[in-house]
Amino acid sequence: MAKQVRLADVAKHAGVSLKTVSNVVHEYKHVAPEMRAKVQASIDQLGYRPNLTARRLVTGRTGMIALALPETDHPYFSTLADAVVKAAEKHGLRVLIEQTDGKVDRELAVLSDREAGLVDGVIFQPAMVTSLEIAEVQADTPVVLLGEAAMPLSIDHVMIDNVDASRASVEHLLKLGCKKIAFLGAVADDNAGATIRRLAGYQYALDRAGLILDPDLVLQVDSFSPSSAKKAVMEALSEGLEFDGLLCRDDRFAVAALQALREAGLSVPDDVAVIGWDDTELGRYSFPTVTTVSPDKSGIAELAVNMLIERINGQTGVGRHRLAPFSLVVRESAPD
Amino acid sequence: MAKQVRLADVAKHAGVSLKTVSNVVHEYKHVAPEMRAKVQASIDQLGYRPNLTARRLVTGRTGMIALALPETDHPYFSTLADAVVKAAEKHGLRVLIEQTDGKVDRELAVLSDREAGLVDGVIFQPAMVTSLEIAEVQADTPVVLLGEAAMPLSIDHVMIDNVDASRASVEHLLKLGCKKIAFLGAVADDNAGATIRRLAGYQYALDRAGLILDPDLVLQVDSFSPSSAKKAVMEALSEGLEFDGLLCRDDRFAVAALQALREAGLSVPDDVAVIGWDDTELGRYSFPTVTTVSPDKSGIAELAVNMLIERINGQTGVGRHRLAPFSLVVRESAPD
DNA sequence: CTGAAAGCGCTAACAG
DNA sequence: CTGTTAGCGCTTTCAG
Repeated sequence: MAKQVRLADVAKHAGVSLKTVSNVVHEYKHVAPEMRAKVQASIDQLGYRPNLTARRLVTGRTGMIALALPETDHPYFSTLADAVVKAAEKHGLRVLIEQTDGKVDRELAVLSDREAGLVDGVIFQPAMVTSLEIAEVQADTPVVLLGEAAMPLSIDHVMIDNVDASRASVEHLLKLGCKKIAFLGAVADDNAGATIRRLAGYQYALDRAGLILDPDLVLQVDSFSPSSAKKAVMEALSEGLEFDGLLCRDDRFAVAALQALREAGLSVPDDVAVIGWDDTELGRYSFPTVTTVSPDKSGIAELAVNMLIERINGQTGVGRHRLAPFSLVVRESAPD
Repeated sequence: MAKQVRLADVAKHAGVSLKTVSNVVHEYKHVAPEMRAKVQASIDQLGYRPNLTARRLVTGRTGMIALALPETDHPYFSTLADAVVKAAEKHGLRVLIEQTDGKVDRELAVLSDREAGLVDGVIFQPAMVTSLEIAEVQADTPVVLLGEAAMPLSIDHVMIDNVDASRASVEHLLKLGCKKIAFLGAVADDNAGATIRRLAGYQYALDRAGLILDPDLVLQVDSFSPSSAKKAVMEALSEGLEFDGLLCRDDRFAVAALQALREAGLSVPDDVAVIGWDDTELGRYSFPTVTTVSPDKSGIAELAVNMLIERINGQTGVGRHRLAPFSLVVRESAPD
């Protein structure tokens, strides 16, 4: 590494004090224009770049926030990450993206900030950790939680109304004339609560329509991977399970289901209407294209970033709970 | 922020010197076991966490590298990012992901490190910037380049052999019996050179088979978005262009093409065989599933991270140029 | 094997 | 409006 140009070097070169250079760098108002020009010339000439690390040490602020996600290589999470980066950028904040791989210990590590001073705050979407575990860890870094878990009341939290989204989806299927609507799927070890809330809305809509929930229609899936979902659908079909509507917990499950149904000789939407979740690119170029619950990802990101910034700025008090909007994007797999 | 526990606090609590605590934290060999135990007890009791910023200031190392990509919300780049994060993790390095949005000025900003000391090095996949512009900016942060651009000889670089991958794809189509193979597509303002190399391989394979390249078969596309690609295919089809094979510059273009062909009443692979690029999830759940060029993303990531670490550790000399392997994943859209 | 002292480069009081 | 001074928390010589 070439020897770094320091503030002091610029000051000496320009023949002024450190503070004056600092004022120029920070674009403070009260600097004589000619002084400013002289200092700027020295800065350019020497190629001075402020050392962020040093600045951080003294200000205590890093200008970075962390975004902890179960999986970054995932169509929903990568879109969400993009939205968070853009929202943070508006406030001059950089985002350090961390992947927890849906492992409890890595999720816990995010909260118990093993290393201090890396980031000013954390936006965290848990997958495995329970609200109890979250509440037990008291980090001194501000945290905003994302997603559907039953969150501890003490921490800020942003989500969409999953129960209502699920209800709207089921009602859409009902309106299409579906009589037997299955749910794909309940994932083993999913503690994030998404499934529970989505199932609640599913049950609620069924109830309202005077239908009873048949537990067999709630398909169990081994993991969050599309291949597990495909396997679950194929097994259900080969066991003779019948359904004419299928609500999927995400788009990956939906496209995997499409593939399973096709291989079984079933037509979508004629034999089975399918609805996905997340509104990812996967469902825009599948065949048929997928009707899907579309969470307002930018809305979620902005709410989360704003709440986090308020906390970083010292806001105290109990956790706030915000709902971001969603819509149902209607495509071929479950048309109007 | 709660008052931080410092090294000095631990030292006082344990009744030893700063250096001793530091030795324990760093797990140096030569510390008496009982001393180590005593200090560790104090660390745990006080909840001490080393302040990374302070450490950085003195060591000059940040333990972070940046990964600059045109677009993070993209199936290929998000998989690649994941691979880089995992490769970096093995060396105790964290990754700060930056999105350039394919804008020249943002790409240049990555190279001219406006802020010093944030990261120890940068892995950069350019999209718009030319090799000339890259060569002109002399950053003092080590850089490794990714992707297909005609890279400056002075900088380390990792890519797959695009010419050969393209050749292999075309030969696969030829073996299937395709007579008129189109290429989707040439994107306006694409300076990264991917298109040129892929076209070169396309032409080479055609030549070898004794076919001549018909310029009309190289479809022009307005942007990298799938919708542009779909539009290009639809227009070509409506203008009466005929082809029985289609090599696409990425999987997004491939699934968009699938949709366009289907809407035009053409069957894949019977009427047109389609090959994509990148081996993303998009092509695994499309209908039909997509035959695709699969770059070894982990291989690329590991090569890049290793080369970057060598540079960070002071290695000098001209740019090294490494090729990562690829394979052709055969699926339904262009079967064996 | 342990302790004291000297900064890393920057910012923020506080004088001038 | 500009200059001086004292640290931020840590690592690292260099003596003991």
